[in-house]
Amino acid sequence: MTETTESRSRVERYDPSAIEPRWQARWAELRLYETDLRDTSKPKYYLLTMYPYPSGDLHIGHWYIKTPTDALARFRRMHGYNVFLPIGFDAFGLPAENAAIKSGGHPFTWTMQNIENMRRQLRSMGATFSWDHEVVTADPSYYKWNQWLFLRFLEAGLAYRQKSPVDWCPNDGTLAREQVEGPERRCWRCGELVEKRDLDQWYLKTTAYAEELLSFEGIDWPEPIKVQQTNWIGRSEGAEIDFDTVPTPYHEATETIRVFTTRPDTLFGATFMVLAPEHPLVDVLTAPDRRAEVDVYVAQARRRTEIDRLSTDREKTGVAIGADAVNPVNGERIPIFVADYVLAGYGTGAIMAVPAHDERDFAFARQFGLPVRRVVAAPGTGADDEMSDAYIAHSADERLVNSGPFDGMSADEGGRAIVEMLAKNGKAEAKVTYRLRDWLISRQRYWGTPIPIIYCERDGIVPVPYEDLPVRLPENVDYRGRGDNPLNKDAAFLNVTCPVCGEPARRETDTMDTFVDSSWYWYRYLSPDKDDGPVDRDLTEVWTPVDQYTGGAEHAVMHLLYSRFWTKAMRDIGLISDDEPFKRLFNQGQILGADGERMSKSRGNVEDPDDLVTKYGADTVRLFLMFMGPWDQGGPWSPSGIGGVYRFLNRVWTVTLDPNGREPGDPESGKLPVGESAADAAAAIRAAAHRTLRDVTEDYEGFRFNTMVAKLMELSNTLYRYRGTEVAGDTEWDEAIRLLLLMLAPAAPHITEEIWARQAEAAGREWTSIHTESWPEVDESAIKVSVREVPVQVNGKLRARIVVAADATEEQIKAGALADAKIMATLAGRTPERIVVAGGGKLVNIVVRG
RNA sequence: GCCGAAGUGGCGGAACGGCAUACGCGGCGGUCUCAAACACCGCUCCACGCAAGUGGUUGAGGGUUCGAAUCCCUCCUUCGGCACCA
Repeated sequence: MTETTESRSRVERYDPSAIEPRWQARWAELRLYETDLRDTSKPKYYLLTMYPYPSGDLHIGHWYIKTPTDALARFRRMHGYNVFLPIGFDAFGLPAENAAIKSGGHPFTWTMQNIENMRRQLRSMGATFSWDHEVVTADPSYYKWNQWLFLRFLEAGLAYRQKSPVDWCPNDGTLAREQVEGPERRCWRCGELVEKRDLDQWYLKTTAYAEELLSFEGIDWPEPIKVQQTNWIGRSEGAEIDFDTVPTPYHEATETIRVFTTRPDTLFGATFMVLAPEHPLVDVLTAPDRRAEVDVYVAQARRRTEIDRLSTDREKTGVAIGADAVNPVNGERIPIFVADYVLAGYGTGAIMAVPAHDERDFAFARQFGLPVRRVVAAPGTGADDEMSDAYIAHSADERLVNSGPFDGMSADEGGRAIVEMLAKNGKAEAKVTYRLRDWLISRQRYWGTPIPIIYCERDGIVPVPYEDLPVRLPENVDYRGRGDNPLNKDAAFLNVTCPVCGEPARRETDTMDTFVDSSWYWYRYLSPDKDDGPVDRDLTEVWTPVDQYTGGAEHAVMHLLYSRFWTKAMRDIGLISDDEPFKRLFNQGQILGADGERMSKSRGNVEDPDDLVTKYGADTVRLFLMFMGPWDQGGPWSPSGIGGVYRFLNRVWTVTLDPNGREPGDPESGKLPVGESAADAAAAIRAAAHRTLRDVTEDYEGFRFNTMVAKLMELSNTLYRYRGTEVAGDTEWDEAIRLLLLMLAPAAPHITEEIWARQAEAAGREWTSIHTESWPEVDESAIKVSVREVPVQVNGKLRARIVVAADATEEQIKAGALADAKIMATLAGRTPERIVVAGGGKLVNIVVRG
C-alpha cells in the first residue's frame, strides 16, 4: 500500500491561485490577445458581446455573459481566425444619477470607480478582451460623435422636434417608468402624484426604415427574435377614411375626422366613432353640456399607462362628446366618443368602431348599449342574426351583407371597392400603418450626451457648429437632493451666444437616450481614438458587420432594433456600407438572484464572483457557469454543484500529470476491465477521445457549452478508469490526453496552459502556449465500431436489445429481432402486423394486434 | 392584456419524432485513515417484488403517428419585452 501513497504524492495539488495570475501576466506580456486589425493574412472574426453597464452591482451575471463568449473567441483562434473581441462600458444612464443624488457625489466618480472594479474582475476571468480598443461612452471622445451623428441625421431629415408627454413630478421633474410607483402612479422620491406634461422633444425617424427593418435577409438571427421585432414594427395594411362631423349650434363648421382602419370592408357596420383622449378634435367638438365629464375623463386617461389602456381584459370606459359624424358610405349619423383604448400615437388617433367585427368595439358597444350591425357573414349565417361575439374570422367564402351595393362581395373585394369609390371624392386612400413609432431620444437628465442644439429668439433651432463639438457636460453639478435635471440651473452651460446672429441664446439641456450610445459602439471599437470622424471606413470595410453578437434576450427588440436602424441611417449618410450590424446573433439567458428575482443591490441578492474565484479559481467558475444549463436559458443562481466542476478539474490535473498513479478506493485500480486486452483498451481510449472531439466541436459551434463540459467529464472519467493500467502512457493514451487538453483550453485556459507547460518541460520541449495550437482533426476511423446494439420495441414498448453487425441490412435486423427469445415470448405466437425499422436501423418496432 | 420563451428525478439539467432521466449536485453504502477532511469505487426516477421482473412517469387535458418529453389544439404556471432601467 506504500505504492498508492507514493503515487498520490508524485504530483502536487492543483492550486489555481498560484497558476492563474501567473499565466494572465504571461499572456499580457506576450501580447497574446492583442488583435492586429490591419492583419489580413488570416480570415477575420468580429466577436461582439454586449458591453456592460457599470452599475456597481458587479455580479456573477456579467461572468455568465462573458465567459462562453471568451471561450468561443479562443475556439475561433484555434481555427486560424484573427479574432477581435473588444470590451467597453455603457457608462451613461440613470443609476449613476440616482447614486449621485443619494450620496451627493458626482455620477462621473461613481461610474469610473465601478468601471475600474469591473476591469479588474473581467481581467481575473482570464478573458481575451482587446483592452487597447476599450470604449467608455461617458467620455467626450465618444459622445462627441453621438452629437456629430445627430447633427448629420438632422441634416439628412432624420431628426425632428415635436411635443410629447412625459411622466412628470412637480418636485423631481421627468420620471422614468421605473420611478413611477404603484397603481396610483406616485413619484418614487417624494410620493407626489405623477402627471403628464407635454414637452418639446427630439425624435429620430425610425419609421422611415420600417419597411426595410421588416426584412432579415442576409442575417442569421433566432426566429423568436425576428418574430418579436416584426410584431413590434407591426405593419398593417388598410385605408384612411374621412368622416365629416355634423354641424351643431355650438360648432357649425364641418370638421373632418380621419380614421385608419384595417377593415374598410366593414365600413357599413360602423355604428359609432372613437377619438383618443389626446386627439385635437376632442376639445373642438365637445358639446358644452358634455364638457365637464369629457375633461375629467381625458385627464384620467392621460394618467393611465399604455399597457393598462390596451388591456383587452379591462372593462371598456369612454364618454360621448355630444357630437355626431356622418358615415361617408351611407350618410348615417353616428355618435362620437372619447375612449382610452384608442391611442393617439397609432394610426390617426381616431377609429370608426365596427362592433360586429372588432372585439374591443364589441365590448364597448355592449357597455354603452350601442347598435351592433353585421356586415360580413360566413355561409349559413343570416345577415341579421343576433351576435354574441364579434366576428373576426377572415375567410374566402364569407360575403358582405347590409352593405348596399357591395352586398355579396367577398370581404377583400368589397374593401377594395369601397376604398376605390371613396377615393374618387378624396374621402379615402389605401394606407399602410406601422405600430413602430419614431424614437424619442430626448431625456431631461444630466448624465447623458448633451443634444448639440441652441435655441435663439431670432434664428430658432440652431445646430451647434461641428467645430464646437463636443458640447461637454459641465463638471460641477448640483443635485441639491432633487431629481430634476441640474443642467437647467447651470447658467454657464445654459447661456450661450447664437452661432448665427451672435445674440444671447439658450442651450438645449436635454441629453440623449443611452440607447443612442449602444446603437453604434461596435463601430467605434475599431478606432476608439480616431479624432476626425466617428468611424474608420477602411476598417469597417474589413471588419463589419459583426460576425457574432452575444447578449441578453431582454434586448431582443429595443437595443437590437435601434442598432439596425442606426446602421442603416449611417449607411445612408455615407459613413459605412453595411446594411445590417450583426450577421449572427445569440441571446443568452439571464442569471437571477437566488430568490428568482433580477440581481440588484437594492434587493440584496447580488452574487459577487470574487469569493468564488478566490475559493475555486477562475477556471472552475468559468466552467461552472457554462455547465449550469443551456446558455440561452439562464435562471436563478445557485452555487451548489460548483464543487463537482472543481473536482473535475482536479481529476484532469491528476490524470494528465500522474497517469500511472492508482486509486486506493478502487479495488480494480490498475487493472484492465475483465476480458479486455491492451489493444482493445487502447482502441477504446482512442474511440472515446475522437468521439468526444467530434461532439465537443459541434457543441462549441452550437453554443451548447453545458453538454460540451459534460462530454469532457465523460472522457476524463473514461481515462480515469484506465489510469495506472498498462495502457496509460501509450500512444493512444497520450493522444487522448492531448485532445482533452486542447478541447478544454478555450473554456479553462489557465489549468490547460499550466499542464501543457509541465508536459513540455517533462519532455524537454521548448514551451509554446496551448492557446496558439490548432484545433485538432477528428479521425472518423477511430470511432467506427464493428457491432452495435439495436433496441426492439413491441407496440412502442421497449422489450429487448439485440446486437447486430454495424453494417447489418434492414432484413437482417428484422430477422434478428424476431429471433430474440424475449421478443418471441412477448409476441406469444401472434403474427406481427407490421415491422418498422426506423432511422436507418437505429430501432425496431414490431406492431401486433390485440 | 398583447408579443416571445420555458415547464423532465430531491436539485441544475440530458435527449428535441425512435433505448426518458447523459453529466453534475445531493443522499446512501464502501475503500483509504488512529480519526476527520480530501481523494477514490459502487448504488440512487416512482410503485409492487427476496429476485428475475412487471407496471407507471416528462405542468394538466385532448389529438396526429407504428412510435410523442419532442409536432398540433385547449388550459395552467413561471420568465423576458411592451417604447424614460439598461
